[in-house]
Amino acid sequence: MSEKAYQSDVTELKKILRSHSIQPSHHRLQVLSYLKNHRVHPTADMIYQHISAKIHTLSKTTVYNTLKIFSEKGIVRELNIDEHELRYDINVEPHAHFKCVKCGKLFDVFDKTLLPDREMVDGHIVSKIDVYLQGTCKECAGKE
Amino acid sequence: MSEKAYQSDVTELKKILRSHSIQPSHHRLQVLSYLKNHRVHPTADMIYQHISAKIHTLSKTTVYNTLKIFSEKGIVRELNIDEHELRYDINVEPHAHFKCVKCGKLFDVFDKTLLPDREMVDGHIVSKIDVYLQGTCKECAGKE
DNA sequence: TAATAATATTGTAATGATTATAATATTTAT
DNA sequence: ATAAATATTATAATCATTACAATATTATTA
Repeated sequence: MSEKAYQSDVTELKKILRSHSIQPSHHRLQVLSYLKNHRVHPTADMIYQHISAKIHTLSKTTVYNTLKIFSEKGIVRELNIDEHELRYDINVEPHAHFKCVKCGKLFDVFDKTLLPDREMVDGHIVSKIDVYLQGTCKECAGKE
Repeated sequence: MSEKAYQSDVTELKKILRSHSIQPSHHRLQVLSYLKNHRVHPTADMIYQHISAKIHTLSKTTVYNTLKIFSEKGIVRELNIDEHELRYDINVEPHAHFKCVKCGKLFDVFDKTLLPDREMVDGHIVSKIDVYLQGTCKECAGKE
């Protein structure tokens, strides 16, 4: 995403943050912009690496703080599909995820038949559902 | 589980390990026995704490090694439902899991309508499906 | 059985992601 | 403009897991 494109979005991004009761600081806008424009379900470190190339004083703690706030306020969803890394998804609409064990890419899966729509199971109150699929992605399967 | 009960099961436990091409060492039998008799989806540390009370020379690395082998050979399933802890389930039959955000307990959920039975999504080959539910368990909800 | 090879276990140190903390900088409200 | 609130930083701590090399145990073979 070009700097120009980012600039043109700033007003919109600020609106998003404000509507979630988050003060739109420069860093938070950068993180939000990155998430909006790189739909790869990045890790905190990926976000940090990308933004700190532009903002050399950026602290990784700020990225973590920002992502924690985003998560608490419902702007992002944490994806715990892999033991070794926490990933962030800017799309908080219910959907499943597929991780390729070969290339490591994480895909959105919008097929609704995968997602149970339940408020109750075995008498327990359900507030969150994660459906994580793993296997070999289309592309990697084609290479074999 | 009493020591007697454990003793009486040893032959059976050995059979399980051998049938999965795992040498039935004393430590491995202990870990397997613990998993069989404590269906709480324990962490590696919980297993270590319990067994090391009896076997004072036990190394935590051994517990990790053992769980890795069990996992590779398909005796246990790793549960990644919570960012901060990896849990182990001795029941490898397909089923969902529910974690209570209040008490932290992890429940098996055998309701089959929760589990999609798919070999393919969006052209990707599916080899593993995890369905993780979170919310307030029956018991904790009752207390409120 | 004794010698040898293979495997299992141990203890310690390393890794690496995340969090805690306290100081500083910035922003907002008065 | 000043004070209060909030955001950011740098550093250190945490903690689960893994790497590694040495030792112990078990299985195999002569």
